[in-house]
Amino acid sequence: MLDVAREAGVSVATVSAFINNTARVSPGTTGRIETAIRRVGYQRNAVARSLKLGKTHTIGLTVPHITNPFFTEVVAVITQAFDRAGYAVMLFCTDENLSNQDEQIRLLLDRMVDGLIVARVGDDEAFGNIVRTAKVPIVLIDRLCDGIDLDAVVLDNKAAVFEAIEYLARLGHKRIGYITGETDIATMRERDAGYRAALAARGIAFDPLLVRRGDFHEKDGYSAAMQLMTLPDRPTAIFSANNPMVVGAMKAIRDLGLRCPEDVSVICFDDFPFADVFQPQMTTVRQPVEAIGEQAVAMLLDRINGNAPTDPRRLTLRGRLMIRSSCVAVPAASSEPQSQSA
Amino acid sequence: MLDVAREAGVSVATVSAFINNTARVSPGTTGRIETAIRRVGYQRNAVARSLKLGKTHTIGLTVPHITNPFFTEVVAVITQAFDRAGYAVMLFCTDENLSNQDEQIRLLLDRMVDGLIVARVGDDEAFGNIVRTAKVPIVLIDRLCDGIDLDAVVLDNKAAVFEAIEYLARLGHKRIGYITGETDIATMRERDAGYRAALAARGIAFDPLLVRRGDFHEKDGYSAAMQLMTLPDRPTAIFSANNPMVVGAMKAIRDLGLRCPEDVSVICFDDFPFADVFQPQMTTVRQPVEAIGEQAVAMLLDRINGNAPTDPRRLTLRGRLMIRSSCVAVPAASSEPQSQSA
DNA sequence: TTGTAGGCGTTATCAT
DNA sequence: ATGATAACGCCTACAA
Repeated sequence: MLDVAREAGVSVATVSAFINNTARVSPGTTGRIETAIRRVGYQRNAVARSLKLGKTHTIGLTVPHITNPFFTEVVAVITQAFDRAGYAVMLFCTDENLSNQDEQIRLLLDRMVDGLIVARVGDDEAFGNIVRTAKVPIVLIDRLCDGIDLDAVVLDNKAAVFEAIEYLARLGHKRIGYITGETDIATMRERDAGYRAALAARGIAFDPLLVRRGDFHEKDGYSAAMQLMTLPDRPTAIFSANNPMVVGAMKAIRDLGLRCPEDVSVICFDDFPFADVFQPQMTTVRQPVEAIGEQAVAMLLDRINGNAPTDPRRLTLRGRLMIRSSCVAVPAASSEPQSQSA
Repeated sequence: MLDVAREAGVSVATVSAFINNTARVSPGTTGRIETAIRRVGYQRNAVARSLKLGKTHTIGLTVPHITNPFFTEVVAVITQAFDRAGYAVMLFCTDENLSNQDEQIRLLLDRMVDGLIVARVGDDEAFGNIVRTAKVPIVLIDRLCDGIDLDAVVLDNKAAVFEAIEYLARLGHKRIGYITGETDIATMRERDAGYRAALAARGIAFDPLLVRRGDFHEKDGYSAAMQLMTLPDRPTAIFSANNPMVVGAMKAIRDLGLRCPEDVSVICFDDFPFADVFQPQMTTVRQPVEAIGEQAVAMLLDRINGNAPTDPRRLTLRGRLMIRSSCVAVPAASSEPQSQSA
């Protein structure tokens, strides 16, 4: 910019005023500055600008796994929304790892991001401390944080799972396998509650043998389904609390020589682009990904611009059961224990 | 940091020296500084640091669509690799839009990223100009740039498509529909060449009616397949040059009351997590996404650290045909023109 | 309308 | 081993 000023024969202040048009500059100088900028090949330095202004126009985003289609879509929506708003987003994948997350958030804060959107993992207090000392707004998505009250947009997980299990029960299923994550994640506890509530509402006894907890990865779903489907009294339906795990579950079912939906009905949490393309067409619980992303961005932008109430806002959205062909009514016979029919 | 210095009763220079241990500081001061840091709640300011050092430890990444599973996985690999290397990554989706891309790259350059990885879109000269004036290293992935010689890691697209079409021809297919992108993208031109070469190698006449160009989105694949499958002499096989378009194609096939692979064999470019989970299990051309991501990161890091030869390096990786169940041999009858059998 | 100068938080040079 | 001080490139009073 100094070069530009010299080249144009004016002062840096004038150049700055022109660039940010923060003050009127005469047509003559305007022209000289414009050509000077071109000649010098001037490029603004956002870093110096940020240092001075205390604003980076950058936000940080951390998600557990970007390859999980739910997060893929949310990330897509969020990056695009921020792009439109003139913000850049720094993306990190925590990989469900607590220390990764803490370190990444620290990094983001060091870089003076103007705000943070985090789909947090685990339940440690380090996160709480970070949040408390952070001077920038944070909005949580997908997973709440027990101790701390922050802006958040989440799903009514209990209701969503309730509806799915209810649907299965209506189809006559009484032994419903449930593949889920560890209970240190609030979202999972809510889904668990939905499962149990639906069972209770239908008068089906809760059988701890039917719930398997994994770490959200495909392999966890695989081994969970393996165990479930080799139980003496195996389930006639399986619900998976996330998408990667259902991939594993489907593979296990296939490897066991079983078929879906003939031998076992399957529902999973989170819709995905291929769900209605292949056979079976997977029945899923669809989260309103666009709304989640858009609302989270809007909330954060409101905070950044000081347009938000001081109290944290929590938005709870509803999921939607996308009924397709991966679930069928259980035949009268197979609703009986397998051991009897063998 | 000034606060820390005051609190510890030392100078900022000493604090800085301690933090970056760029000089020996006595045990006594060390202790005082440490407690001061804690008491003050000091957090380093990476922006000021970047301004001074001329390095942001941040890189920019732009891809056409993050929801395309190929890019999802590449982005995942790249963000993780950079994370391990201590870099943050700013992610942008160009949405196949030239002006988006140019603007985003400009933004990234303003922010003084240390390097850029771009899966570029289109073929405009604005990009060339940006590249020429950029003072930071750039590595291209997936799509080359005609005019300019840059570090790049790409696929041998021609060979990959050749192998796929060859496979179809071996199965007896003579009318092979080809759904692809516009020819302004080098990658697509290479894939086209592979298609034509395979046809030629098998003595199959090229029929322009069988190639449909879209804009990479699902809807383009849908209408392309719709047109293809309602041709008087419709194809017995379809190859889709990307993944979102094959989703559309499969939906069109379904909506036409046709089945895959019984009525039409299908192959698509880019593997995806669900490919071998549902029916039909999709035969795909798998790109080595991990290698692409890792190598691109390594190349960029090499440049950043000055460990690279001055000549641009180009890495060309091989694709792999993942043969599953979406393609079958064409029955003798249906290899004849449909009009005759009707 | 335009110029001067101070400071944003760091790091680096040179003294001490 | 530690301190004073000058940049890094920009913005903004304030002055002219």
